[in-house]
Amino acid sequence: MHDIRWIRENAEAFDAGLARRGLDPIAKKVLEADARRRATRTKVQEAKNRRNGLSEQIGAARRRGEEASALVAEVGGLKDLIRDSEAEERRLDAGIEELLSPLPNLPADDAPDGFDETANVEVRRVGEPPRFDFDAQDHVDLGAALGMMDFEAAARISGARFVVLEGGLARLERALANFMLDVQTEEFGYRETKPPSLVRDAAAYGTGQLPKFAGDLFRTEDGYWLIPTAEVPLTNLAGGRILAEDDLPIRRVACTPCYRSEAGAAGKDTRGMIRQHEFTKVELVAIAHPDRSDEELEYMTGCAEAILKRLGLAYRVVALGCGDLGFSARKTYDIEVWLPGQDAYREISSCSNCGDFQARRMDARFRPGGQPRGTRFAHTLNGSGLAVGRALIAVVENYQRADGAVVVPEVLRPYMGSLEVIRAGG
RNA sequence: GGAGGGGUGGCCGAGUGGUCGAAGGCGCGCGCUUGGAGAGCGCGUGUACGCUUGCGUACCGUGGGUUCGAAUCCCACCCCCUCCGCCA
Repeated sequence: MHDIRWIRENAEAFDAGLARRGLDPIAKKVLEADARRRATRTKVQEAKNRRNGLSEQIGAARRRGEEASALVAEVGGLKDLIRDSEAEERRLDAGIEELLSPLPNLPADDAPDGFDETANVEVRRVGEPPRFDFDAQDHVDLGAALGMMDFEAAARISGARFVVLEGGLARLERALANFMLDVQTEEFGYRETKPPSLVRDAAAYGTGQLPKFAGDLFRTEDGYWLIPTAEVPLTNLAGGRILAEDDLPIRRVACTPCYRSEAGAAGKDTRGMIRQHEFTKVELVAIAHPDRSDEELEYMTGCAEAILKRLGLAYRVVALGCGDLGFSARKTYDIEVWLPGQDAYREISSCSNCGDFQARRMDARFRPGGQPRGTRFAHTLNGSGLAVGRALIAVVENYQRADGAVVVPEVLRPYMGSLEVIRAGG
């Protein structure tokens, strides 16, 4: 949600920010509605001021045992005015909410200009893609040959865009999740958190999924939303609260299932488990001081990269162009891992600084220390650390052998009962 | 699913029609005290908005209603808790 006062004072910058996202200017419309609302508010307040004064006189007169019917008649004339003006004020409030709530966050100054993927800027490239002296297969063929990845079985019980993992690959997924959680909690200061996977409207609104992206989510019959990412519950844990400045940053990590109804709607990535309705993700969230959220984004991105480094996977970090930014983000780094099966770098993590955009929506504030009054909105950040399903793909494809077996990366072996190679029949 | 109880400021908790933006406590800030800390004492401490630099308005879960006037009375809704039932 945008700060109406900021728009008032920075109308041109506001429209310029929207333009960088490829959106039409709207400040003029917003400010006109805002002016009408303020005029109405003033009218209401003046009427109430008169009413309150008269009511006080009535009370005083009655306590003295005096007649007050003249005063009562006078204040009675204000009732309609107040009721109608208040209704008008609420209508204008709703109108402004309707204008502002679908608007995405403004890009950070240092987010690259441009409207599509070609605008993305590669920040760094780490590690070398493996070279195979045989024809490398993708994870679908490898998984099928191992007898551990079954899309047909999943389709029978759930339909398209689901997968059944079995045996060594099922265990590999669990090992990856546990490895990621342990690194983030033990080395980087994230507090392990196990949030609900179903949330209410207010939470989905707080992180920006609602009202605009309801169609991307699954919803239960009794009105819960299935989380598309643990960002939703983790970030909302700070909602409606006033935190202590000394407690910032608050860093949390969670491994949850993620549910996306939109996955595959565009017909992209129809093969394999790149894009699924349900997948596992280890998510990082930070509630940060506004003055330090930029450095927190760098820190968080480094925490996600650490996982790839230790898994020995080649990757690159890309700063997203304005047009590619998510709804709530002001700056985003995507981390793309090398997938031999696709002969390409593919997104495995996305780390974003949302500034105070989500904090306003969910009312996440902190009280600056050393002063008894006043609050400020916190900044919120989130990043995958990492998408577990895609990490599994990456391991399978990068660690494949000519015989179709998959070598278990060393850091995962303690999580796999010291298993060194995943073979068919295992 | 059945029955009951309850939502008040950063937190706890009083308050049944005007003197309530709201007692008291905790916490927090400043000061006194101390070698220092603590205790103790004193003072101060909600948020948002509007017009204007001092006022005004709103907010006691949300929205309606009654009334000259609502935290307080009425209605609807949301949420939380307890007990019973069911259940991983």
